[in-house]
Amino acid sequence: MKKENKSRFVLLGLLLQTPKSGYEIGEAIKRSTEHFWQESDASIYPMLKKLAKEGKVSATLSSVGKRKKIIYSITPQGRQEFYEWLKRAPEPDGRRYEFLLKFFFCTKEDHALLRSHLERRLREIDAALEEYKKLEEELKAVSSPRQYFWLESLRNGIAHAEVDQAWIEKQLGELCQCLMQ
Amino acid sequence: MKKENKSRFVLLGLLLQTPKSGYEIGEAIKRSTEHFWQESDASIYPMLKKLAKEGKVSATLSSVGKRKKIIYSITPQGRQEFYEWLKRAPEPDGRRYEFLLKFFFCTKEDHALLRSHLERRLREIDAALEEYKKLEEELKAVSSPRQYFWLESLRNGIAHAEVDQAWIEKQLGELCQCLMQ
DNA sequence: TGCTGCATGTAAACAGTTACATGATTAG
DNA sequence: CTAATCATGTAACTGTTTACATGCAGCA
Repeated sequence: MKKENKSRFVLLGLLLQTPKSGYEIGEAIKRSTEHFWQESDASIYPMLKKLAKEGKVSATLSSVGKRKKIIYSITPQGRQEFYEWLKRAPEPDGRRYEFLLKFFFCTKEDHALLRSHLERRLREIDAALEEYKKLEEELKAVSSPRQYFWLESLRNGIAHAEVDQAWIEKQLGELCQCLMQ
Repeated sequence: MKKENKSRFVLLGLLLQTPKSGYEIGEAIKRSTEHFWQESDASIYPMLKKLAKEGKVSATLSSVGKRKKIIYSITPQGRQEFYEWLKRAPEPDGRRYEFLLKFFFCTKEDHALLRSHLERRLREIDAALEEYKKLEEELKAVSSPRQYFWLESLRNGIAHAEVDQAWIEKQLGELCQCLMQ
């Protein structure tokens, strides 16, 4: 079976409730799915055009002052395609986690290197967690039938980040032990 | 900055200790890095050829009986490139987790669908965890200066899987509550 | 004037997967 | 004898990213 392009489903999904421009979709992704699904500009705009050509979304030009936006709305055909995807069993997706790969290839001799990688990563995770917690507070105030699902998928990301945080702290602890020996 | 092909580093890393054939590398990946880094045959063989052309690995023909293998060994230049990579700060890598994406787009009305997705995923995770635990026992018996790092990266994978397990069980619990209301 | 954010896109390059193709060996 | 596993690869296709290109709006 050929690999299908899944970017379309994020776009369709984000258009389910309110029409949006490409830029707004990009912003929405950053605020909501970024921790488990990313899209870049260079995927979003061409995909929206493609979806429009297929009749899955419709485009309307909106101009606020001299500023122009293309607002996309999902069509019934778009909804149908989206729900067909939603019903299908999600495929297990592999992850490629360069940080762990480096860790995997280290030995005790690399401990200076290891420490710096671990510490950097810990700071990144701490920063991400702070963002997530802020987002969580914001989301708690949102009223939508989807609010529960937004919150819980965010909490899944938080839980994963916390696992890494604890794991790294454990590794840093081990590293200290080694130095004292 | 251009995106670099990172497949090479897994191959070089796996050749650090013992020379291997492409097939053996594939097997090693399945037994060790599969949960945080995957490679397919169609990446491994061409990449080994490329590395050989660059002088990062050297190829020797080995025939056990009538069976032929190409055994690759890492060269000093290969080691150098590997350690330069190891020293560089790992880039944060995005993940694309279709399962969560579907969850994110669900509403309470989709609960039948949701239940089947959640239950299927739970079974997949349970199966993966069983594999991981088996691997963990095997690894405990291995004696290598790298054993610690192998074990701990596996445990990172186990911890992540357990987070998803708990998260899904929680969602399934919530789903039951909804049905009773 | 220049910077940041809004807004949309294209071209080129590369990454990565799927499907296909081949053939030997070994265990049942 | 046949299925599974060992073993190596290629071709075609798609996905994805990076870098580039453009221009308006608002503010300091």
